[in-house]
Amino acid sequence: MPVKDCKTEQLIKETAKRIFLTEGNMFATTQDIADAAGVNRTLLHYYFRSRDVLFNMVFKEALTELRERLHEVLGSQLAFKQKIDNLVSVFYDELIKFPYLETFIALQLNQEPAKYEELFTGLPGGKERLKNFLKEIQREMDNGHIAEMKPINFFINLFALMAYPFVARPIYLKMFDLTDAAYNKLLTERKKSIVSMLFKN
Amino acid sequence: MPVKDCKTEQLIKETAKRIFLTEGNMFATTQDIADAAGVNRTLLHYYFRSRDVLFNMVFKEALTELRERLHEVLGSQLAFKQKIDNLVSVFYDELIKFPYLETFIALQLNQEPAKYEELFTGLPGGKERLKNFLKEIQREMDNGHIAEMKPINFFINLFALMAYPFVARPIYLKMFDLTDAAYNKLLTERKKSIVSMLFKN
Amino acid sequence: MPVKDCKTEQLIKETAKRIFLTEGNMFATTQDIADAAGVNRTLLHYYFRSRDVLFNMVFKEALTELRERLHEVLGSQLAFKQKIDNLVSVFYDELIKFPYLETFIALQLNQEPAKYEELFTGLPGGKERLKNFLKEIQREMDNGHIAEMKPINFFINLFALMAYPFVARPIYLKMFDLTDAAYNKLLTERKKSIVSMLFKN
Amino acid sequence: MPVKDCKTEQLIKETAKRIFLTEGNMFATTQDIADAAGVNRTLLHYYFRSRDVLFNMVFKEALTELRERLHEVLGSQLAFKQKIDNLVSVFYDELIKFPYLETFIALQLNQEPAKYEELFTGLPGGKERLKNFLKEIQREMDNGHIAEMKPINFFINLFALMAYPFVARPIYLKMFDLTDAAYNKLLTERKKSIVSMLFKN
DNA sequence: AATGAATGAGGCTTCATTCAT
DNA sequence: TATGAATGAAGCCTCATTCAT
Repeated sequence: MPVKDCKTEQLIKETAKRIFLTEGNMFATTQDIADAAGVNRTLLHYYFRSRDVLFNMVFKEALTELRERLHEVLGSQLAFKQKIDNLVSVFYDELIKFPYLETFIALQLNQEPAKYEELFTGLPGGKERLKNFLKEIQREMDNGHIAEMKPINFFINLFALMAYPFVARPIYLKMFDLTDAAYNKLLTERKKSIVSMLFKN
Repeated sequence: MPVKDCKTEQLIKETAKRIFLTEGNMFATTQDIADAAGVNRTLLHYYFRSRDVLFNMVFKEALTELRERLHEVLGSQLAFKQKIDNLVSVFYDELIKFPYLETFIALQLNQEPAKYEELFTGLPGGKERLKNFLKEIQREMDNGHIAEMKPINFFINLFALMAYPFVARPIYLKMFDLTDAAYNKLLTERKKSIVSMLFKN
Repeated sequence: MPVKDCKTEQLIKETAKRIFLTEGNMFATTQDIADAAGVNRTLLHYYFRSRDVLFNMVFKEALTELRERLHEVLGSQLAFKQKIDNLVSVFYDELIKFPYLETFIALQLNQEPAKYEELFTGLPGGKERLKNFLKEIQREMDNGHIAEMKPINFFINLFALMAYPFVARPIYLKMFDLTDAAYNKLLTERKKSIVSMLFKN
Repeated sequence: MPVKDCKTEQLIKETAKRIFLTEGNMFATTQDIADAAGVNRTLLHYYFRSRDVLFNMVFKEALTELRERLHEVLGSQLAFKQKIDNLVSVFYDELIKFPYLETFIALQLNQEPAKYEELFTGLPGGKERLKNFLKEIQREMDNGHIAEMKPINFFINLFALMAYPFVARPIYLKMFDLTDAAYNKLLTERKKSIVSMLFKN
């Protein structure tokens, strides 16, 4: 019985996103996804042709969404500190949705570099905006607002502090015997402290 | 690669470690591993019974090694700052060998929690030592050496700053058009700055 | 291609005939046929219930048409040689339309004999007319117009000389580096020589 | 239980040859072939990697064998008539083994021309030998031994008379209500008459 | 009459694993 | 210890077909 009108395609895609990027289940089969979405497995091929296509589409969309939201912040006219603050907020939103996005990209890039070429070259004006942001970082160092280091390292620190706790969540849950709720509380507290970590005093 | 020669069993295990934990190829088949080791695929089962056993053994060994080295540092009588310094050095050594160790654990924990139970419970006196370290962190905060935050967050920050750049290496290579050598240089520079990030002025 | 316009049913059937019997594409899917006809795949089932029904209908129609035209010639009051001459002409006409008709029947008969039963039993007066023709052949041999052999062999020779060059066309195109046009010219020339092959001097 | 020592590969190939080329079952699945050979389906992939590879290997081998045997005759120093006589014998031997060889090639050439390229270009000195044979035919015409026509048409006639009755066997069995034995007898008689068909008186 | 969505059957292939030597 | 052969499970995908509109 067709239940979802014309939204089955969306349903499958969203389910795949959840399984791949939220739950981090790289090995999910087409059957797993179909079951989770409550649809016939064949429909997955009907709409997306192959698991591979779906897999990549899901990545591409999530990455594009993340990139666009981040670039919006980077391109804004806010003061640097405020910009970072917004960046953290935006990144948190996305990481809650897709904590495994970066991990997967990293894993896949090692294995099939060619396939992910476009994900990095395809952004119009992306490299430029990135360069501008690095310059902005340099300026802040020159002004003494942030510690001296290579701007790229500041950039990496920023994303490390934001992304890593999401990726490593299951480990720390075990390691410190935390509930999901408790860990979420921790993450919220971190949100504020990340900025203070990055800026002097 | 220096491999304990003459022992096929060792050879297979080391090869599997390299493929899984260094190259991050989660999908490597027994054939892939056997080929990379230059041995017959069947030998893998002869020595390790199944892919799964090998897979877990590799994790367990790598994690145990890492844990022991870290605990050695944590349990030492050094001053806190010096301890952190040593920790970074030790962790860097391990991450160079197995950059994907944590990532894989995180990925696997979501999918087969039961299987990784022992990796966290099996450490004698582990939890205790961890608690002591968290207390030590708290003390440093009380002394005003490091910024106020939950000790766990300091702990997570520490590992985020160390681990993330290794895992995300392929992404940043692409994003900033860096060579492997240039990225390695960056990582070395980070090593020093991590400590200064964590401590006040 | 002249197709009975406005009737989708006709269009599908004609397209199927072309694909199966003219182009010899046994493996054509319902999608292939629908695409070639420019209609929705489902219509194929709407009109013909199943691929199988369409497949057989196409055969039956083509075979019936061929049979009727041949029987008309066989049953005519012409002199034997003239009859053969007409037969060749008629058969050529049909082979140009459906070069793979006989090949397919032969292939299918091995695989699903039951299904093609009716194609051979369903011709009213067919066996009789065939027998009469064989007798006519015998008479011609007795009169010394054609070489002595079993009448059936004469019959088979006749059809071999006519049909084989159509079926094997792709092979000879390759083998002798011929264009389609050149091969067609060859076939036209053969038309005349077939009769002279079959009759004495 | 492994029954056939190291000959399983051969067994599978021979079975596939029989099914494809002797029985003319183009649609045979890997399961059909494995069942007929009495082996596990997976072995087919173990030895041949894919159905496609097996399919093509079978064709290539059969065609190569046929070609080599025919070329041997064509290149012999026998008198023309004797040569044709031998050719018929050799071709009969092969057609009894693989009656559908030519039919399949013809069918496949329409659908995947590229794949069969090598089957025609790969024969060393093939084209030349063919040309020489055509010249030989021309000479025989000039000498008045055979009827005047394009040499290629003589060539095609020869193969039509030989090959067609094998391909169309199932049709004529039905059409003339013949047993297999009776049809075989017919074919044997044809063997002699083919030569007399091709030569003047 | 026509169409997009949905489904079940079945094919090909890969993989981990076991057997026999 | 080592290896080629064999096997079962399971995955992906395509296809014919049906449903609902």
